[in-house]
Amino acid sequence: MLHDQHKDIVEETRSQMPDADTLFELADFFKVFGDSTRIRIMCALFERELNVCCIADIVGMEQSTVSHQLRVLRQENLVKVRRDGKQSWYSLEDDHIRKIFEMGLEHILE
Amino acid sequence: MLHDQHKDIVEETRSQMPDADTLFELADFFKVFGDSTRIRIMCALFERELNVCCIADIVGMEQSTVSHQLRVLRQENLVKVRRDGKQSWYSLEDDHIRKIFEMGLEHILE
DNA sequence: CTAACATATGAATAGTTGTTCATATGTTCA
DNA sequence: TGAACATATGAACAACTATTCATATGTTAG
Repeated sequence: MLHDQHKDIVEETRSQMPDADTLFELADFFKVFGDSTRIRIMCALFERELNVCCIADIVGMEQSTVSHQLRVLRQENLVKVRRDGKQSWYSLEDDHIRKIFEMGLEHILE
Repeated sequence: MLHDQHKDIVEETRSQMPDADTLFELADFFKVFGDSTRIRIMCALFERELNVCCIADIVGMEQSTVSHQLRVLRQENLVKVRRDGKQSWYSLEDDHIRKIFEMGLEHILE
């Protein structure tokens, strides 16, 4: 049970938090980083633009698996795609990803 | 099917990636950020140290739900806990969290 | 010691997610 | 046009996860 003396702590904390919708969006965004296949795909794309075949080979998964996951990455605006003939070439959309990656690595390597 | 001309792209990319274990760990780390309840808990803790009751009240969930999620946050070294009498006071463990949060917010607000 | 309270934990369940197979769509070249 | 290839997508399934209820553990005050 919440103590009376803590009610203002709760109120003040609540007032300083971003609104719930933003935090739901944020969780959905980070969810994308929470899968090792997607992490490895992003990591591969740090180096260079790659097509779906190459990515599948690098991460060692089915082409369809990679396509599904690339769709997830596209939906969160993490990658962009360029069509060249039969092939689709994927690359990273922005630099936040790199920084978030680095922060994460720093944390786990401590 | 992987083209011969792409085989060296694949090899070079692979050689520049962190090893698979690290990337699995990284995914597990980010997984923690991928849930809105945990995100809201962390967000609340940005402001100040809080006990379990206060957190439950702020995020509007059962005390046991919050306890379970705090355990997840503890296991990934994202929060620390201090016992004072009957109450457990939680706070954030380090500053990477704040930066990762900010990067994420910047991304979704674009 | 016991009652009352704060937190933690186990088991059960509903909902979500990642992968695969099969197949559709889109593209090139003969 | 049609065969061959690259990618995308839908359906099905297995594995995982978040939440809740019930209860155990730990702590204080009387």
